[in-house]
Amino acid sequence: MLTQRQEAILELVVDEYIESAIPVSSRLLASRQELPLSSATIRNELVQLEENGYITHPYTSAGRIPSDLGYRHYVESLMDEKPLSFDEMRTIEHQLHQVNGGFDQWLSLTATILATTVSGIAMVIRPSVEVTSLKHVQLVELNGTSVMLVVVMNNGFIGQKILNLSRPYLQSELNPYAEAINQILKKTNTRSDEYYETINNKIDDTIIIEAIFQLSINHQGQNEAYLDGLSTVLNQPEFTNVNQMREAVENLDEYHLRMLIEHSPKVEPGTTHVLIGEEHGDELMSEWSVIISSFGDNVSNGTVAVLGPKRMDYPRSIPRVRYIAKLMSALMHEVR
Amino acid sequence: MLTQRQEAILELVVDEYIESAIPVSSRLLASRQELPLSSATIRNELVQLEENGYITHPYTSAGRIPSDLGYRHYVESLMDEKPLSFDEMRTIEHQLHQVNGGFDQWLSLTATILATTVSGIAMVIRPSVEVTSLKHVQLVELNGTSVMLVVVMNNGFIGQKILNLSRPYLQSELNPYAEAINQILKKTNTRSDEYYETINNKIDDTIIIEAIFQLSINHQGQNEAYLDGLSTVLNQPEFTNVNQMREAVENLDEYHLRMLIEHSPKVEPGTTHVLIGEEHGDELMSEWSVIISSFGDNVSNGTVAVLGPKRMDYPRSIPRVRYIAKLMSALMHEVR
DNA sequence: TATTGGCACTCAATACATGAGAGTGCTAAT
DNA sequence: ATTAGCACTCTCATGTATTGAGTGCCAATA
Repeated sequence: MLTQRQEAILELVVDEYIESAIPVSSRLLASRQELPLSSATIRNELVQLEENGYITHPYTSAGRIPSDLGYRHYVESLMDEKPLSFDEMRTIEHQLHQVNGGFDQWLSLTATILATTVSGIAMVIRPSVEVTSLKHVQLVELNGTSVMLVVVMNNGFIGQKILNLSRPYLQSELNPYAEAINQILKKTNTRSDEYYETINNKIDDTIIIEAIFQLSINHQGQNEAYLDGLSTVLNQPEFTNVNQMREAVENLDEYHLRMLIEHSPKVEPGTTHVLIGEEHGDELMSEWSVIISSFGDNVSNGTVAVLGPKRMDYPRSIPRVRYIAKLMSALMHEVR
Repeated sequence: MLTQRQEAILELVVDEYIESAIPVSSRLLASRQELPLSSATIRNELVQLEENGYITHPYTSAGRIPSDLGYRHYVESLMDEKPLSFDEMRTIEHQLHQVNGGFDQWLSLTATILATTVSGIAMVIRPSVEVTSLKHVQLVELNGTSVMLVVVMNNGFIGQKILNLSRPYLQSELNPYAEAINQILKKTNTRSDEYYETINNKIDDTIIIEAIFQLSINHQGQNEAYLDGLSTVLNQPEFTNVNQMREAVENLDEYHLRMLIEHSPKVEPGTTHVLIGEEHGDELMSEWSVIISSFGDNVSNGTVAVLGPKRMDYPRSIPRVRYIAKLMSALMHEVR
């Protein structure tokens, strides 16, 4: 529906607005070599683009800014992605290999790296699996009736709980219990609720069974999220008045972002989605865009996402989110 | 040095300013029944207080605001603490008992509760122990050469690491290893580095030993921090211009606050300290106050802290921080 | 017919002026 | 020692004028 020239103009408008955050004027566009046209001609085209809904006007005598539709068209067909340089890739990979703490620390680092490379808010959600199952159980005597229960799930999650048993146990008494449970786990590779009964009649202190059950069920929803980049993003020129800023800080908490991401359409591992402005359905966040990707495999996958103002640098951000998600998948695979 | 009347006036000034955030005028003070004096008399006293450094003047014709010294005197000798009602105590205790996840989830909840009850930024730092020692070790076969190592420390910390061993092991091969290590741990209640050698000649795959060593050393510094209340505090009237707000958001990240708290003078368990404005030495935070307390026992203690503008409600906040710290100590003791 | 120069018009943003009001500081009276 | 009274100071809010960037449209042009 758009002529080639209109597309070129739209691309320039978005490019320019992403960079400067200032509504772009016909004069500015005319001054760029890409368009050997006068500002008057460009103005006429801008009117067309506006009639088609790709751009808008804050007020009569202001420049143009892209609409949601404009951004979408830009992301889908117009923009030139800015791929990562080899240096950049190497740096990221190097940083990710640097972690010597656990998995969670690694995810947290990833959020930080992502936030800095795209200058946006980065969120990493711990992989969850559809069907979790217990892998291993351990009981550690602390002192007399206090016993620590450690539960290892097949996705690497570790749960712990301190139990107060009905009577004091020795470590040597506890070992057979754990052993018995582990034997069962080895044989039946069933879902967590199914072996409940099986185990039940092997152990007298029912509190243990209940705790195991509770922990293994409980953590299913508990996919920790890691967040970084809030203060960076607040330096963006959109936040020049207090209310915008306050609103942003209020909405950009973990809980809210998690809702936003979890209510987005499912992202298959290996793909990257972009949700612009109102597309994600959360009214409060209608001035924000999200780039979502996922990592891991079919069994256990987590989410990486970047949030920024609608005016975010899509050509830079999209390939970077994609790259990091891919890298994480690879690193996770390596470990398994 | 201050007359009784001056103290009374100072108290009123601070009270009033804490509540309203508006520089308090002599007229306002005169209108309160507590002082049966005219505004002129009060003005004279205010001049005295100002000469002694307890209050200041933003500009000629504005009311008075407390100086750091003024706040300190207020906190130490003037204010009337507002103790918690029984209802309030019960509610908090109830909420804290509600957790069914692990220790960390509990700490995180505590931060949230604290943040809401004092309307400030709350930070909870996980207990660390001076002398950590290994309590229990477990090896779980994942698939062939991949083995998960789980390490339980005497402070309840759990470390995990996935190892790639030199050859495939069966679970039944791994159990004796873990058992051997645990035997040693039971006998020698030594520090983590000392049993390194002892274990070393019992196991051939040195990668396991090294990982155990690394994990047990490594986590010592890792006392996770939990944070909440940022957006609440930004609703305070001090943040009316963008720069103050931006600055606040930038400085109030986990890293920064942790530094602030860790560089503060040691807080003994059971005591509560207040650091006002420049007292804590961090220039960037010179407009902020901190209330710090610690919980746990001599062996393993964590930190609870509340941050707020210097104008924070000390009479409310101090007893609440104190109460929560005490409650946490009790709950931790209960569990041990 | 597509493009362009030119010009009137619009509107935000900036700067400036003004007045009101809140509060102090000081002095003289009580 | 306290207070009433008044001049003085400085902020804040409001209003007004000016500027200038940018559009929209029309007539001229290639």
